[in-house]
Amino acid sequence: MSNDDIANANRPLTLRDVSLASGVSEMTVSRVLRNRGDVSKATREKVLQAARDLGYVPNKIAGALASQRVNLVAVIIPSLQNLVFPEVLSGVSEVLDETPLQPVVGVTNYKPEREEKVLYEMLSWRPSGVILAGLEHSDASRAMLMAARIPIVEIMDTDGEPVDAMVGISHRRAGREMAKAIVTQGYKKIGFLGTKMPLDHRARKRFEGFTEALAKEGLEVADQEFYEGGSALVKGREMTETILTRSPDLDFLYYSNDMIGAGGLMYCLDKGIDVPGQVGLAGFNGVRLLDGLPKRLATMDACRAEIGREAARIVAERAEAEDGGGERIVLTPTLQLGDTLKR
Amino acid sequence: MSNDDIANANRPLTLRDVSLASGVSEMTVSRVLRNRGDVSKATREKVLQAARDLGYVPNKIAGALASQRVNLVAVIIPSLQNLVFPEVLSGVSEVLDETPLQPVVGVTNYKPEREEKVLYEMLSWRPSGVILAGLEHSDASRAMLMAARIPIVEIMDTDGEPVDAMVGISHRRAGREMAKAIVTQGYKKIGFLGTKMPLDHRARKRFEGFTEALAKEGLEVADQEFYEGGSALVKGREMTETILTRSPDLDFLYYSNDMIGAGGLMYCLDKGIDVPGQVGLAGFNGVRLLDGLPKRLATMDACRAEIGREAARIVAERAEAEDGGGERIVLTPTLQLGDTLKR
DNA sequence: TTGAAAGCGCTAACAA
DNA sequence: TTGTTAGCGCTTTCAA
Repeated sequence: MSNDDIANANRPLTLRDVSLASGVSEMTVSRVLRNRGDVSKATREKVLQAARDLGYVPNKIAGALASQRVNLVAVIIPSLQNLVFPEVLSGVSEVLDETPLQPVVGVTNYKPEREEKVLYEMLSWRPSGVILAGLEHSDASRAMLMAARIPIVEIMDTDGEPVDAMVGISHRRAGREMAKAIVTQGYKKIGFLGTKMPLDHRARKRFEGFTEALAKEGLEVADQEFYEGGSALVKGREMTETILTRSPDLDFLYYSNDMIGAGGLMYCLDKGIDVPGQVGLAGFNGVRLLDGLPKRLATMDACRAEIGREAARIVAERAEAEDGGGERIVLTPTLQLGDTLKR
Repeated sequence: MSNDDIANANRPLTLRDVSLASGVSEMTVSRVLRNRGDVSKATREKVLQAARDLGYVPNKIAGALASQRVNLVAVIIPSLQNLVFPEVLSGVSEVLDETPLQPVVGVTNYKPEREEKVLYEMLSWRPSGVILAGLEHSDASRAMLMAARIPIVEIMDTDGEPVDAMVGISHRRAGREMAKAIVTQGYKKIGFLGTKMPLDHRARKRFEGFTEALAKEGLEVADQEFYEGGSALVKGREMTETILTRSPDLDFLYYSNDMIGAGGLMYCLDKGIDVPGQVGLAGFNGVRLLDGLPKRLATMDACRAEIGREAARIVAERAEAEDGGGERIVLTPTLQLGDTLKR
């Protein structure tokens, strides 16, 4: 039987086919393909040639079962539409690319029951670690995470107790800091615009920190407006119109993300409202994407890539050394005043 | 040994543990957990209870090896930062959610050698199908795809020969249509702004179609400007300044994507340039995200979600019925004139 | 309706 | 440096 016959057999190729084609034992073929153990140069070449000729692709399923090792890291995030999460993923990939580990992404759409399902699916592939957004999970999810006996890194948020490790920023603090910056500049009638927050815990915590810090200054949020669904420029525009029509005396608008904030900016510029003189604006995330707008929105950088990198580093290190656990990394977001907040 | 002892053993739980805990054979436990075959209600309950008590999560690796079936679909795209691809993924997920299949995403960063690596990794998990962006691949990648003997759907682009199935739009035609629309409105001095295109084949094809259609009208691109790196508003702004400074007599700017087009719009509005009177603008993609800008950019919808849905449908159908192959679905992008092209 | 036996394709551990 | 053996945890197949 020629190599062509082997390659054309109507079944996936196995190590055994490469072994046959190269005249080397399966075990040695396996060693060559994994760069493991000492193999003579001649044998190595022979094997590699045969594998290439056949177009052999190893079966990781069998490999993983035999070695009890799976070089996958489950990364579970709420959404891919959000700009923020792809940036976190970049950070994760950047670090994992230097290791044998590979990220596998799951998306929950901000739904706890979907998170549970995605987690279950991913854990059933026995990954080397889990990176997931947020500290709030269903009981079942927490139970799975604890039972998995692998590194678990909860990211984005640090206001709460992690199952194992955590990397992120304090959104409560982010809200407080922004409130302070706003009050310092003399703004007094402050409006808030954001998502309906039952499931966006980070937005909720920012809001809580924000109102708390205002309260300390004897202020409160004068009006608020909420929306559902993706964060788009046009939403921000509409909401801003609504809130300013209802409460024309507002002198500051705090948005729960940059995208709707930018929409608000567009509205104000359209209407000839002086920003930041008549109305100041601020968002959250530090989305560089929007840098080209007429004015740079005041915002706070959420350290997205950094969070991804740190989380990946923790998983990678623990995959190496079997010790460690419970790491807590709290990053500090930087306030960017931009051009929409008086200074 | 109690269930707690079993659950606390320092190793992952197996079917055998559930079998022991429930007093039912491994085989029957397996049947219950997969909802396969006839199992008495009493037995089923006993097993489910034991599995829940232990916190058992099945090992898909072993299952996949034994059954020779893996319900994964590899989805390989150039980037997640691009807005366009997450939308394709939404379409894919939407359809696969109705099936036992699960998407697994790989990112190539527009690099053929990375595509090759990602493809190799993914194929080594023996997925049920592959969905990947573009028709241009390295020889090795094509060889792997052909050897895989699973449904392969190449998406986004239909100007070329697919390995197997394809779903997308003709970017050459998209470029031609936009050129026609521009010429029809009397624009004559036309500039092009886009990515350096050696690896972005779709942008290149649009450009080719564009110049070809202009040529038919006896026109050619009067000036052009290229950039590298992510497509951001600020890039579009800068490039527009550059090209309009160099060629102040341009009366139309065609951008290779909406993001830089929007940046150009920002620049023109800033400078008090009358759009679309003095200068017309058009982009590509139909990114709804930018709808809130002062003017809606003329653009062409790339049918992203639809492409994802159709590709997923093909894979799902072929996973069911073992026949089929070579499907070709050419979608028609719709021109959106917006407010930046005279009518 | 349930169970027993025989692998799936690979790798760990050991032997030569 | 190379080869042999015995599983990894499940499912398929067949028997009871």
